[in-house]
Amino acid sequence: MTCSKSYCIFNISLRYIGGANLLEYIILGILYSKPLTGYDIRKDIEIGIDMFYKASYGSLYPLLSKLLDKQYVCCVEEQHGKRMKKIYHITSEGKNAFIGWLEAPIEPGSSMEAFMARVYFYDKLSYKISSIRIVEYEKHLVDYLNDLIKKREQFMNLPNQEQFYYKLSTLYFGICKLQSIIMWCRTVSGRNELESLILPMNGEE
Amino acid sequence: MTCSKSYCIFNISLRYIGGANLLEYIILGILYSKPLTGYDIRKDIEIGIDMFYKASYGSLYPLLSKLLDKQYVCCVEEQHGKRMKKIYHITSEGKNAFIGWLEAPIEPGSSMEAFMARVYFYDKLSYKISSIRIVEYEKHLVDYLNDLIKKREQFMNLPNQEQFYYKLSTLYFGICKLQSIIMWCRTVSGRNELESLILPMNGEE
DNA sequence: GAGAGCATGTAATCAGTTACATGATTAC
DNA sequence: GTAATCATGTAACTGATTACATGCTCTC
Repeated sequence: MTCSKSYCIFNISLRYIGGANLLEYIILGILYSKPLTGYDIRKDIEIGIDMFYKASYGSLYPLLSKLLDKQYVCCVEEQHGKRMKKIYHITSEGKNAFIGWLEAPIEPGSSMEAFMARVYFYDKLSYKISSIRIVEYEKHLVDYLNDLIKKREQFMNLPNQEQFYYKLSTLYFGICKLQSIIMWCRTVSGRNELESLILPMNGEE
Repeated sequence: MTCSKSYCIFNISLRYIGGANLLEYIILGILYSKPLTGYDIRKDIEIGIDMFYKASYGSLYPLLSKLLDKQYVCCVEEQHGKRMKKIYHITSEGKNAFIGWLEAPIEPGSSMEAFMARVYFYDKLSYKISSIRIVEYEKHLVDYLNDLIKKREQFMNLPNQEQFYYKLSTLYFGICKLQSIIMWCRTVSGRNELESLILPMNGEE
């Protein structure tokens, strides 16, 4: 019991030091290009990375306060008629924190969505580092793909496959998705023509 | 204020009626095949659908209690040496609830992971309904893909594309992923050979 | 006898959504 | 004038993780 309490304190301090979540960096990344209101930050997120990250006001505004506390952003209040707008600006500390995060290797366990949220800002990085990071991530994906392929082989040795067609199909889903993302990594890490990624498909219009 | 309170009550009652989350159905689906302990349910989830659903004991055990309350499962305690095992069995009410969920159309806004968690259990459904549900889901994906393709066209009209190569690449990521999943849907809804989904790739061994 | 894995759970915390609450501005 | 959108937030709740807490059983 005494032990658990001290562990707990240790955790809190760890979180306090390292503690910043994905959305914090996304906010910093968006403010890096231009100062915006909370409302506009949300719109930018919606337009740009809605596909792999959703931000509601309920999570956005409290995080803006947190970033103010950390002095990663500062806030300038502007009068627009009767309405007051709070324009958030990134500080130099905020820029450093953001670039530090952006340059860092991707944590092995992170999701494709977290990876893509980072890639979204890679135009702010050198080609060299961006490519290294994407190639690193590709390696994770290839390892994962090989695991799934092994798993599939185990499945294929079983009898009565028609009885678990759909179970097996979800495994193929994973393989499909991984393969297409690996192709994406190979194209993007070499900064090749993106158009080549598009498959010829009928029926999408 | 008075209004908000009544809304709140309304919400609670709504949730009470409809309230079951994905993991509850996954547990029911797993118990549908065989009775298991909480520990073994987790292992089954890990082996089968870890790819798109993670379940920790912290979420699993409280849900098992909830399912007991609802009488969707019952629990038989067995003595194994000095250790007591709690074997959970699905009840007929539980089976009905599970099949009802499994047969239902997929909610338009649901993620691919939620969709796949359902497909994982489609072997318990007729071929006809399974196919209809997958084709329905494919339509959502095609709509979404068309939105992204439109977005890409807007992007392509902008000058200085090399300045936002990575921003654009995340859009291509979405397109790639959607295309591969649409292919998957077309194969699986027709119950075609899954092997055809695998792309010829070098470097995965 | 030590360590991996079996087995069951709770408490604290976290990250995020939804509903609530308010009111100004713009376009029709 | 009214509906959509701009704009800022808070409170309650949800769904889930992680750490804590405990102790058995099997394998080496």
